[in-house]
Amino acid sequence: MGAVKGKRMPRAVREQQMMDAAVRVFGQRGYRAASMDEIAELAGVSKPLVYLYLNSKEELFTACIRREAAALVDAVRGGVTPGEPADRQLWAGLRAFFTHTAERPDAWAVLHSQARTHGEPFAAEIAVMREEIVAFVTLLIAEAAREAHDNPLLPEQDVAGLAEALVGAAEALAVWANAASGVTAKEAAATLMNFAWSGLGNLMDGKSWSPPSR
Amino acid sequence: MGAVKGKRMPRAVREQQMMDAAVRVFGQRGYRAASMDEIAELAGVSKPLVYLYLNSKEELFTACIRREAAALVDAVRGGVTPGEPADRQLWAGLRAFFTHTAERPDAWAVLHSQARTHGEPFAAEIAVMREEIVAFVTLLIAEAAREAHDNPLLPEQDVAGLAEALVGAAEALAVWANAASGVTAKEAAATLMNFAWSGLGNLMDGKSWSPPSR
Amino acid sequence: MGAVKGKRMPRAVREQQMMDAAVRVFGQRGYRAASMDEIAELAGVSKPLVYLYLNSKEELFTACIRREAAALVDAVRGGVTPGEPADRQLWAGLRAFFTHTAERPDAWAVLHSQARTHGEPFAAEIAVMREEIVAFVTLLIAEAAREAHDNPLLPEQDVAGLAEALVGAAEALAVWANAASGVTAKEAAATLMNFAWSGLGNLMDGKSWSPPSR
Amino acid sequence: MGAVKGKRMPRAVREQQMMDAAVRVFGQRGYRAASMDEIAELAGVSKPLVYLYLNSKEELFTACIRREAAALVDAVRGGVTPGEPADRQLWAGLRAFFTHTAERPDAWAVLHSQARTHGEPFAAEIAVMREEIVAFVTLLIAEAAREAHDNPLLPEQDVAGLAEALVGAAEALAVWANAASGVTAKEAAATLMNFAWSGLGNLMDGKSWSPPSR
DNA sequence: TATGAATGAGCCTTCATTCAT
DNA sequence: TATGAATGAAGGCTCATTCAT
Repeated sequence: MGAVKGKRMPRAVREQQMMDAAVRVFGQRGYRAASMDEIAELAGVSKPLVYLYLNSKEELFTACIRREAAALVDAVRGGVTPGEPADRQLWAGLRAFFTHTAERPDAWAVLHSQARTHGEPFAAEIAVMREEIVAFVTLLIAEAAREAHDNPLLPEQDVAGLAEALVGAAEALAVWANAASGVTAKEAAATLMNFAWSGLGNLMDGKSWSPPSR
Repeated sequence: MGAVKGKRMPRAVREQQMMDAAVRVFGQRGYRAASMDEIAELAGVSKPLVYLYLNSKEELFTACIRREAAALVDAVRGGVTPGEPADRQLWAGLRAFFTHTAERPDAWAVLHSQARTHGEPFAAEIAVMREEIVAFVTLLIAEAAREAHDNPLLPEQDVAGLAEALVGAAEALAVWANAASGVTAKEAAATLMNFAWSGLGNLMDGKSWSPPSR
Repeated sequence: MGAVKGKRMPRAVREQQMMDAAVRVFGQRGYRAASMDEIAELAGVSKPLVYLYLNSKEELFTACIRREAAALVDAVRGGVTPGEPADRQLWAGLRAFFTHTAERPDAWAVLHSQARTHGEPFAAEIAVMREEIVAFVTLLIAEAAREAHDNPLLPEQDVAGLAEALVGAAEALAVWANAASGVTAKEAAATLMNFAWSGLGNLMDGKSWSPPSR
Repeated sequence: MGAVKGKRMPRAVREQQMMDAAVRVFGQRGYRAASMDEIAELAGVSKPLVYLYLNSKEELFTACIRREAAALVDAVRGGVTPGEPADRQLWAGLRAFFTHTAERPDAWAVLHSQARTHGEPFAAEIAVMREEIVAFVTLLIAEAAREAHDNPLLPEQDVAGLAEALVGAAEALAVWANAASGVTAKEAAATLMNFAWSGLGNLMDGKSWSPPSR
């Protein structure tokens, strides 16, 4: 997959090849354990060329994060049809999410595992993407509330927590599905929809769970 | 906190000091970026002593993982009163979990972020702990089903997915609460209980969400 | 001797420079006491380059052993004219041997002293070279026996011991000549020829020394 | 063999135990690769005690060399009956030598291999012992010359070389016999006597080998 | 556009050696 | 007599990064 190793290709193409290699190595070895040597070799390029195009390990990693974050967000957005009922939108988004992460496990490892565990420059990139997704989910929850009732019953702070929990659960399921093969993207999405939507439905009807008095 | 840095302490004490330092450095820097020099210095000890007692960076990391995994599991188990209704057990367990992770953020980083992203020797350790917790949650869900009805309605495979999602959501909320200070352990637990329990309740009543036909 | 220290030389050249330095340091300090730092410095190169080309201390040492063993065997073989009478061949071989060891004392130290005292990976290399030489000498002794009589009088096992003793004596004399300067290669060779050849001659005439009955 | 590990033994005994252990470890691992830790453990003693008695690794090694050198010289001297004919003395000395080196391979490795390859402090010790033995052999050769003729025919310098060669051959045979088990001390001694004595006898009769004119 | 040659810096690990009891 | 606790110093090895072509 990808262009042949041959020489003299336009910069844009070479850069993609390098980032493909980098995502693979970063995803499998981790940021620190990945070596520029291995990345260059896997890209079929000499090391100085990697530096010429991507400047440094840090920038290369950042570039990978950005590219894969954008790809993931695009996949999710692309799977959703705006205007549909909120539950169908969520369902479609989750399916797109699980499908994408299953298709690109190294990219998912980079985004979910590596970028978040290696300090500020990278964690911030992920935070941006995650906030985008959380915001999207928050919107859907709010819209669902609007669909069910005239006025949303849920205070904003609660919605934020719920969205966070939903996204977290989705992430965990993506890891789980990737590891324990046997669970398809569709099944994972269904499990989560069942879990979340029914619960949310109850919440929006005002049937919230109350902690014991003591 | 902890004994004075002074010299000549019994081995067992020194080992704990070293592991305290190691958890902090591993948690903040990550496994690869952490240097034995920094750990030794933070422990108030020379590097050779660290090697004398803990043998290698890898073994030191493993020792940290094991100690903190045991501490976390103990905290959760200790917070739960067996025999109580399943929802109260879950509530108590979640509160203990969020309290513990908030009190020891570096330990939580080690367990959740670092150990899982640095290859087999360590990921396996975490898998063991995680399975223990997932099994516990699975039991609670099954018990809840039993409490609500005479026969559990949920097939085993589904329960596994639900437990996985619940644990994943809890982990994500722990990170979220740790980062965005302002959310207490109690609030996080309440959010998750609301989210999960209501949804689960619906499921057990057979009101599951169904994907659109196409 | 050797190319200028200057920078940017082709790999093959640099490798030889490094091995020159390594032979010197290994020969003078011993395998364990030699430091890669010193070798690199003596070679006029940074340490990483040594590792880039020679991989490890062990492989570097092995490479030195192989190069110098080949050089020594070549020198001895090159000094001998096949087809000549056995005694002249032995004489020529010994002269070449003593000349070579005197010219390259560090190489001789590596082969004779260091490689044999530092465990299996290296001792095996030397064993190969030594067997080659012992075999050569064994052939000469057998040929001498054939020249002197129609049938060789010496049983094979004895010849092996004799060759071993002759080679051992030569090795000791090489060390002795290297240390107590004042003995030339020619003198050493003459001493040994006198010592050995006369004895061998007698043996082949059947005049062997017999141990006392008790 | 040797006293039980038990505590509180007189210094002299402990010292011997330590040196026993040291000879074994030095002989098998080499001077540099041997660790004081391993020696102390093998001696059944704590490391500080080794330092209390033997002061340093260097002094410990030197003490081992001296003890084993004395033991070897004593063994050879003890095997020889002064006043007997020179050939019987040499024969007896060689048998004692090969027997001793076969019985104590680690000690022989220390003397022959390790001490001579690790720099001045140690090589000097060996030189002393070796000179003693070479001198003894030199005497025997001279005496043999006296027995055979009224006046020695051999110039001193030649005798020195011959003795050196003889000792060197003996050393090589000792290594050979130790490695290739199957050769007894008696056989090794006989091989060497045959080889050497006949040659020496010829030499003393004036029948020396002459190098070709060119 | 592309690369062979080269290095400063740092890290894991080990070892001989000593202190305090 | 004997040892548990502790360290300064150094060595092997790797890595991100650059120079010169």
